[in-house]
Amino acid sequence: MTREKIQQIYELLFERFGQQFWWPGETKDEIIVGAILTQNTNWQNVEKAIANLKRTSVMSLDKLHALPQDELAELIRPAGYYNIKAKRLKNFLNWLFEQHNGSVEEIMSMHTDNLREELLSINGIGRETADSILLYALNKPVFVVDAYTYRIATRHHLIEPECDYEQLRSLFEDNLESDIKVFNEYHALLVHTGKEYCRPKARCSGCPLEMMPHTVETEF
DNA sequence: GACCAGGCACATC
DNA sequence: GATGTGCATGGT
Repeated sequence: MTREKIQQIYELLFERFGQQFWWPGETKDEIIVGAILTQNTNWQNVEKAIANLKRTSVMSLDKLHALPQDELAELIRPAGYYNIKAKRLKNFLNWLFEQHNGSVEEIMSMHTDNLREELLSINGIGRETADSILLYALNKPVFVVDAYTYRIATRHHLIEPECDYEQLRSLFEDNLESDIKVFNEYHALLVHTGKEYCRPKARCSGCPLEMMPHTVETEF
């Protein structure tokens, strides 16, 4: 039952909105940086920050690793929380360069579960950030959960409101084929739908999922 | 001016 | 273990 719903939602959303072409970044380096910068932040603000990094020719993990933290903070200022995010980027870069020779290729060759554990051990890299990096930058079959995933899943009674991140991740991973293309597209479609139709305390009128059983009572 | 946005860590009880 | 709070910019 749940399995059918999960797949039906995907079909409805893809039929309506089509391919989303995620992640909106040109390189693995840029996707990783974007994943950290977008924490609790509008993507438009992240784009301004990334534009600053490109303008000053430091949009690569090598260059960012060499850049002083205070200079980095100033460049990413438009993304908000710029001091803490500069620190978090540095934490990631220090791990990558000190533990893995600064090589994205090297970490890509690790087993997914081990890599995920290492990412989560970095201060400032939580579940969503780790999973975004794993799926969108490193092409690992991990379903990314975010605030939109929670809101849509609970409004449509796919899971109870008290669920945690891992339960929500299992809900999708266990009911879909383990395919990075599907995981990529599904998460992107949920974000698009969430932005357009599933806002806090707002009716869902016009949403392709409107015909499915749901309520707007549940919230964070 | 209030509210929201593709989280996370840490303090406190 | 649950709950509250700081971090900050920019759009609606």
